[in-house]
Amino acid sequence: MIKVTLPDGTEKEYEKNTTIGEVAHSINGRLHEKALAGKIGGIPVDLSYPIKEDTSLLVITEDTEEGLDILRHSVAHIMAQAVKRLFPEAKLGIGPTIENGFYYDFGLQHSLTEDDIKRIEEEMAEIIREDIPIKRVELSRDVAIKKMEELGQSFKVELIKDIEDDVVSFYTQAEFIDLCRGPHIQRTGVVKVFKLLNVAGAYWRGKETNPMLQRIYGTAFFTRKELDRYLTFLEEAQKRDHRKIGRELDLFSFHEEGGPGLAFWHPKGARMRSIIENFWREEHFKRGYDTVYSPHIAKINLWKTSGHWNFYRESMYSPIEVDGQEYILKPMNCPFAVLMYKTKLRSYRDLPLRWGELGTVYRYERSGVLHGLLRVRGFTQDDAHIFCTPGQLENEILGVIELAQFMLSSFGFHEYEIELSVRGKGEKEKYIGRDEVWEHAEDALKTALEKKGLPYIRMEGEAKFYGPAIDIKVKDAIGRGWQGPTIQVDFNLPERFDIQYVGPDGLYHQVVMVHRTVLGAMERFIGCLIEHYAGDFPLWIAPVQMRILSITDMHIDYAKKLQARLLLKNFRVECDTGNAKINYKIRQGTLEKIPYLLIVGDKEIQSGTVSIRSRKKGNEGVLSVEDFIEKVDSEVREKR
RNA sequence: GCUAGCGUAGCUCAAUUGGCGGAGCAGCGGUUUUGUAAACCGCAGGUUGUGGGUUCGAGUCCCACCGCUAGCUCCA
Repeated sequence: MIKVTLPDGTEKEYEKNTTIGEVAHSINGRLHEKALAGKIGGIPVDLSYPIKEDTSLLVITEDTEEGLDILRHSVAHIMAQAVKRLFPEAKLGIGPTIENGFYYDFGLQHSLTEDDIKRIEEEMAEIIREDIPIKRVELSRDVAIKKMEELGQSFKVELIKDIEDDVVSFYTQAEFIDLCRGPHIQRTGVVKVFKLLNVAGAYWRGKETNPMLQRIYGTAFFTRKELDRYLTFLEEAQKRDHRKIGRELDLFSFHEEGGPGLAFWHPKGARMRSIIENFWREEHFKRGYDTVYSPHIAKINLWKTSGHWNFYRESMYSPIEVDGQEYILKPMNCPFAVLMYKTKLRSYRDLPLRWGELGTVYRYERSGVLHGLLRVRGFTQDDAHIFCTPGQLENEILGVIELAQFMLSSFGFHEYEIELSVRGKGEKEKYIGRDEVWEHAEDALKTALEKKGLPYIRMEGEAKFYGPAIDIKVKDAIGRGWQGPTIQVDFNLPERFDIQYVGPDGLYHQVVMVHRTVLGAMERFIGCLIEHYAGDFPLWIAPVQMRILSITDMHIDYAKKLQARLLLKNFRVECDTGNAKINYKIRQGTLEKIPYLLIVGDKEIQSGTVSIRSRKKGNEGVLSVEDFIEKVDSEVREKR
């Protein structure tokens, strides 16, 4: 007999080799019905796993993340089986689960079409109908390699060769076999709802030099309702697409004639941007920052000294020749800040210096990665460079974290994930600087995060070439993640440019530099903001805050006077005095997502009021002009 | 950059199989003077992304380039 300890602490005795499925059944029927797999001593295994010794057991059920993951993984296998049935020559790559679904990569000459995807879905449905048992098979490495070679599965051979264990596991379902750690559902018939979403190319093992495979993305859920909810989410995301809203609200455009990745800000977009920039400046001044401006180009030698020419060249625009000198469009602002720092001898009493800069940089991004405002070639970073002593470093990082949090919450972002991006192992050639310098920088970032009690994930190989960073990923209104603030400690640039301060001891010391953004870049941030609010901006950001709608030509004069009065109060207010019915004007204003529509006719003129229709609540009735001003004033102040 | 797909009026979309490029909205001109999500009539709008080719004939087929989209890789 063996002893099994359940999560609630109860212990039960079973015959040796009792399976997890049998244990679940013995506990109760419902658990058995919902059981998909188990965890023995924390390691996930199949329901058919025979328990051999005393252990702890957790039964993984349908209504858990882990359960969903197992289901999706099995659906990925079913998809691969379907693909093999329709295209026997297909070579299998990898087929993992991802957030919201799964994918599987296939090496296949024929390029998959929409029709193929439909056929694959049908075949998957057939496999599910066949209710095929899914079985685990363990083979020795050598046998496994031989078997995959026989089947012509060269990618699998490569994978097995990288596995260090002597025994590797496979899962079979009828004629199909696949290398897999497991666990899986017991029968294909367990799958209820799934959907294939799209096909795209993907390099084998993510390396550009490897052959490109075809990746099919799909998703699966336990109920139709959950799938529908997910599909609705995808539609919602599409409705929020900032490229679409940006055009509809006349915020910005891109031009084939201008060049890819170069944004043109229309008056309304520019207005929004300047509101955000002004707010940004004010908040920085309050926190002891100054602002600076620097040129857009500089001689190539500056970029050689800074290290960009060696480590960042593939992202830089080619040199421009002027008077026999080569100039580079700046991809970063930092060397300019350094030059300004060097204009005089700095004392420790001057530090820290916090220099903010809304600096426009140009980076050569590969054509395939450009995406609306979110990924462009010319963009304005809300940059700042902090020059401080090593002793001040931690405090400065803390200050930046707090500023970043304040900024994000001001724009309605309340959830985020923090990453500590450090050097990758074994690729030192990608990074500048000595090991101890890197370690020192990493320590400073780590300590600051720990002092703030902020949880973070360590990301190997995600650091910039000049130093480690804290990267903050914000979550928007519908739960999607976006690259937000970043804080980078840099001991290298100070060393390369030899920038110093005079300490209390009268000696020269090397200054420490922090690069940081709290929004990221104006382009990306506003793109993100559009999707976050779906274009329904809070009053303080809305490019047009209110529009006055006259009922007939008789009311134009009052409307114009009202507009002038509101303009004097610094509101962004338009007038619609066109020859159209009020319903039409309301519809227009609503579609343009204007927060307040002010309707004026005979009644309002007589009483000196406005009739208010808000985007949030609809018809709000009539207010005196004074009360309306008070109302919107407080709304702006409170950033509601 | 790579794989796949797409490119018709400002926007959204039509155009048998290769056979005279249309509509709605927006715009402009009129009529109408209107009370909380679309009044009516008319006008104008295009070398079908660009350049080649095949064909009696190309929006449609082929090639190259430009741009866009979904991913891969990369990133603020």
